[in-house]
Amino acid sequence: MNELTIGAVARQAGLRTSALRYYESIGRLPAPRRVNGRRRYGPRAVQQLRLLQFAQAAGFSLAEMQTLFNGFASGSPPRARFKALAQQKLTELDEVIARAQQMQQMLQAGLRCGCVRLEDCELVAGVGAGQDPKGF
Amino acid sequence: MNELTIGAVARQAGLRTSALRYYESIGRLPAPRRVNGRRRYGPRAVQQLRLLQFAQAAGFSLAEMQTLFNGFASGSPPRARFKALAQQKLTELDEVIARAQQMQQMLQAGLRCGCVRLEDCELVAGVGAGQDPKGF
DNA sequence: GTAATATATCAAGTACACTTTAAGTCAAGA
DNA sequence: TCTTGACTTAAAGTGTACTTGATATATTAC
Repeated sequence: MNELTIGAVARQAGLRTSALRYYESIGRLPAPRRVNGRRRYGPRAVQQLRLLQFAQAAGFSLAEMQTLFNGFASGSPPRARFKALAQQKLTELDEVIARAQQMQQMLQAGLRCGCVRLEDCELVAGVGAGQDPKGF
Repeated sequence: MNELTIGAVARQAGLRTSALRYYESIGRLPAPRRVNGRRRYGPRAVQQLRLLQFAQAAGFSLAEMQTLFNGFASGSPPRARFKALAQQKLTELDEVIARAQQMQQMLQAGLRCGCVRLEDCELVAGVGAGQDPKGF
């Protein structure tokens, strides 16, 4: 039988069992069937957890993932909300990438120029050039 | 006189005054001079706050910023620690960028294919292909 | 002068994402 | 059978990054 205990799933996903129970409690992981009260997962669970971890690493909160993949629930998800969030996130990810690249340039400048303080670098000095707060 | 109250600085940086006091309390913003107990900032403070916000948006914790720009303190910073963190962060930022781009592809696929659940997309299905947890 | 606004300190509260603890249950091996 | 290890729940605890509330004082506006 291809059914996994919570421990086995957690190991495969690189998580603690407590994390799986937490995800289940907030509805981000479907409740698996039970055998004598113990959770038994299908192999799909590992996949779902990997997607969850991936999305998390890409900057999505657990709350956003509800909209993003409907908490893995079956039935019709709010497609309109998904679209809106996806569009918004695409833009956010553009910003994330831009900032990450800019920060890399800063760090490289800091490593090269040997400045005592990062804020003394010319590159760094340009950071807040615009008067727009949040508009990097 | 080019001296700003905490409220003025906060406005210019797009922050609450409470955030400035918090940053000061944890040593991430230098304590400005006081006039009758009230903080008076030089224009440099806004610049420092912008760098702080930028670094934060790029994924640095306030703790890491201590190493990153020595909490804006004068004197010799731990250059070796700065270098180590910078190198590590450069790598992390590579990963951040890669994940962000992969997530963008996923979202675009989700928008295109009209799948009911993001996990049903072929692109998404490939996410956890490797058995290496954390190794996206 | 008086009222409203801004600032001050300090302690406590909030949100997110979990982990830990306590107390008990279940299954497998010696 | 006994012990060990994995599992169960519920509640409380953790770390990060702030915000809020209470109370007091200072500055600004009228």
